Order: sequence, then C-alpha cells, then structure tokens
Amino acid sequence: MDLELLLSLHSQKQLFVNPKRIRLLEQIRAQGSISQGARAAGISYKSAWDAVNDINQLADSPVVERETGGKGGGGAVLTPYGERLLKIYGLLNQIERMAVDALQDESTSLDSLLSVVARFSLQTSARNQFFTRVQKLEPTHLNRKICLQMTDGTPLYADITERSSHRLGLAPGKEVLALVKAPWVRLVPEGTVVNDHDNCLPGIIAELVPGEEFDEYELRLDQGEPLCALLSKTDSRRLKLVAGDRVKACFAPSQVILATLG
Amino acid sequence: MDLELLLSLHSQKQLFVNPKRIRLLEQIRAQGSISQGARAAGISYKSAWDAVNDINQLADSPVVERETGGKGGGGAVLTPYGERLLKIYGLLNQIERMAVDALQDESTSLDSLLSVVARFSLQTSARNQFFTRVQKLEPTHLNRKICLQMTDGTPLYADITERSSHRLGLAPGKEVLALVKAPWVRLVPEGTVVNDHDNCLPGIIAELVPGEEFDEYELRLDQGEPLCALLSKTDSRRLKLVAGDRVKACFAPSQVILATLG
DNA sequence: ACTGGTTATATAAAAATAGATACAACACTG
DNA sequence: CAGTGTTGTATCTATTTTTATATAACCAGT
Repeated sequence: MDLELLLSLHSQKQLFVNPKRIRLLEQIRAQGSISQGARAAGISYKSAWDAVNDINQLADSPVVERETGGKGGGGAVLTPYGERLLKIYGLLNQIERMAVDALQDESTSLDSLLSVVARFSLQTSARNQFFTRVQKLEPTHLNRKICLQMTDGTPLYADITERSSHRLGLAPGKEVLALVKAPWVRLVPEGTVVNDHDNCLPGIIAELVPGEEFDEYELRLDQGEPLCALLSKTDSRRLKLVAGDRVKACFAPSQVILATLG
Repeated sequence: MDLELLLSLHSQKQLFVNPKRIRLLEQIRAQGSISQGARAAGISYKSAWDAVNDINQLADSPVVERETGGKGGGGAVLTPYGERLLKIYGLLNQIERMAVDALQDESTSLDSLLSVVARFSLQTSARNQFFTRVQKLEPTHLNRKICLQMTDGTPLYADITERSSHRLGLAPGKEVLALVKAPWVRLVPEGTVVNDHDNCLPGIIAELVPGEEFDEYELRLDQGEPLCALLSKTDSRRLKLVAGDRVKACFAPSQVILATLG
C-alpha cells in the first residue's frame, strides 16, 4: 500500500518539529543562514524564521545559533543539540519505518506489543522462541529459578541471575520471550525418565533434515508451537527417530535466555 | 522536555490517517455512525465525511462500511480492516513512546540503529552483549562458524545453524549483537592454554560478588568492555582469584546467540 | 561613512483548511 | 404512507496557515 510516514513532535500542545521543519533545519545547516535555508527548502523567510523561533523557544536548549550583522550580514548555525535533534529524528523515522513495514504484513499477530516488537526489531539466531508469562520467582541468593507459563499453560523454567531478573523487572504476570538455541535441545523417546529439573516438552517429529555433522529435527509440540533441535550425528543415529515419532524435547533451564520489553 | 509524538501516514501524497482521524474512527466504532462519531470527536460532519471518504479511497480495502437508510436511518461500522488499522496505530504509538524515551536519554549513543533499537526494545537476560560486525562466514553443511569482529577488532566466534544464518541475513560487514549468558563464561588464569576453538578474551577482575551457590565476577576486558561471569562455588574456590587479577574469559562459540535488525 | 547580506518585526494579501447550513435520497419502522 | 435519522452533495462562510512585501537594526569589511 506504499505508506509514507510523517512524524511530528509536539511539546506543550505546540508544534516542535515536523518533516517540513526538519528539512528547513537541514538546509540551514547546509547553507549557514535562515534566509538561504528557507529559499533552499522552498518556504518563505517569515515561515522559516517563525519556525526557528518556535523551535528555539520550545527546546530546553537552543537548536540554532543566530547572529545579526557582521561578515556576510550574519548567519545561523545548528548547535550540537540541533545536530542531535536531526539524528534522533532520523532514527525515529527508521524505527517507525520498520514498525510500519512489520505491521503491514497481514501475518503479524497484533496480540501483544512484545510479539510485535520481537518481530520487527531484533531477530535472534535462537531458533526457538516462546511467548510466556512469568508465573513465579523462586529466589535464591545469587540465582533465581523463574517459572514461566507458555500460552497453553505448560510450565517452563529458566535460571537467571538475581541481577538479570531485577534488571528485566521480572514479576508474576509479566510477558517474557524465552529463547533457546537449537543445539542445546536434546531429544529422548517418549516415556524416558529425565533429569527432573530440566524442561521437557512433549511433541511429535514433523521433519528431519540430515546434515554433515548435525541432523536438524523440526518438532510440533503438543501445545501447537514448533520447536527445532540440532543433534550430533552420533546422538541422532543412536536414537533412530523418524518423522512422526513422539519424543520429548529437553533442555536445561540455564540454557534459556529471557527477553522482555525495555 | 515532555515530547508528544504525532504520527501521520500518507499515501500517494495524500493524508491517510493522523491522530485526529484515528479519534474519529474510534468514535465511529463506538457510536455506530459517522454523524454521531463526528459530534463525539468534536468535528463537523462534513470534515468527518470527507475524512472517511478519503480513507476509504486510499486504503486498498474499505475501512468503514456505510449504509444509507434503514433502521435508524443507516449507519457506519468499522470493517475488520479498520479494526486492524486502529490496532496497528495503537501499537505504533506505544513503540514511538518507547523510542522517544530511549532517544531522549542523553547517554544513549546514536551511532547505529542497532544499538538504539537494542536499547529501547528487547532487553535480554544475557548479561554480556557485544556490538560486533560480521567478518567472515565459514560454511559447513548444516552448521556455520561465524567470525565476528568486536569494536576494537578482536575476533569472536559463533556457531550458528545454516538456516539461522540465512534467516538473519548474515554477510560480511553486517552489524550483529552477540549475546552470552554469564553462567557460560569460564575463567582461567592468564597464561593457561585453552581449547583453541573456544573464545578467549583477556581482562582484569574488577569486582567479585560472592553468593550462595555462585560467585559473580565483573571483568573489564582489555578492549575496554565489561564482562560478567558466574562461577560455581567449587570452581570459584579452586581458582583463588581476587579483584585485580588478570584472567582469560572463555566460552564456547555454540553458546553465543546473535541478534540483528529484522 | 557606506555597503551587503543578514536577523528581526510588522502588516496585508492569498490560499488552504475547517465549519455551518441546507437538502435530496435512502430504507426501515410503526 | 408518513416519520426518522442516516448518508451523500453542494454552497457559502469563518478560521487558520502560508506567502508576499516592506522595513528597521545589526555589524564586519571596505
């Protein structure tokens, strides 16, 4: 649909910057004066001057430094604060652009801000990522065992340092993205008894992609979500698994990385 | 400075939605008609009707369904597409707020979009995160060894599946965030010979925080960046390290998680 | 002292935007 | 079949924003 986005920043119910003013500021930086900047930006001198005046008055530190008289009649230059403003505006534009692009994709679910941001911003190499909510924090002195709840209620455990837990602001009910690297997932046949403080998610093998050193297993967990495991050739051969087999996917809580919104 | 951000979306050089129109759409949804929605939003019927017409014509699928005559004289309701539009706009607003907050913080470096997004969006429980650039990809069939370059040039290796590498669009020169959990970092005295395909970063112990089961070590790497390691009590005792000692911090490439911009 | 190109300010004209009002067409209801 | 509260148009007016134009103050350089 080819959307163009225009960002306006307001302060105290008054226009601070919009794309037009940003263009003006850029031209002022390039030309060294308001009058020539206005001409280059294609607006009248009065509008330009009014705009610069408004901006300087609204900002808590002036954005353009003006001089009357002198060599060449005077001039105007951006302050470092003004330079930063331009940079920030550019970055905001890029961020919004990414967000708009991601959101225009019909397939993006809009349920939670976390899921959207996870989709549009940072992509991680961790193949498995689960949307969860914190259920309980079990404190120990320097380490914490976090009990998470997956969308269908299945529990998932993560070992996080106390400091990280605090830094992320973890508290019961908070939305958390749990990341697990595929090579750290082990597969065991259904019914096997496993180390009981590991995470164990039952599922069925959907696809098996053999490789040179590793075999890649695509599971469909009972709860519906997909999971990817990477087994070494020797482990893989020993298990003799084929597509359609039921298995349990196990990984240590210490291998889980949590991500939340800043 | 208390900035308010107003987002307008344009299409084909024409206004598509802005905050005013969004408010109108919300009121139309609430009231069930354009006329009452206009009154509730505090704008004239003509402006409202014009706005709705523009929006419907610009969007590639109608946003409000209108009916003339009938029970109650007719009415207007949002289409599912319209509902989605409102939701998207709401999410964009939330993203904006986070971005503006992050960018207003003087301490945020504005060098790269990656660093900004990493700061404002997803916070991970991985204590160690390094900004790097991809230097080389060493392909194997299903696994890839990625050679990264830290800001000062120090190499860093990561093991990533071929598919993840492709998904992240890794290529030489690309900016990448490398995440490493503190419990997976081992410390060895300087001079010790280590497994040569592990990552080994030399540094100095800045702080030691003892805990019940684990001791937390804060290092300052020679290249300047901080690093956090979490050693079990037994390992910690065996090493007899104190603040000020020089050590090497080692971790397996397979323990590195990479993150890039979507 | 004069010049040049600028900032700073005021005022009037023009243009774009929003509002007020009026009214035909519509289709369901009682 | 008239009543009702809409949508859909048209026209005119009011408001706001932008442009155009004019002019005073400024000050280094000539």
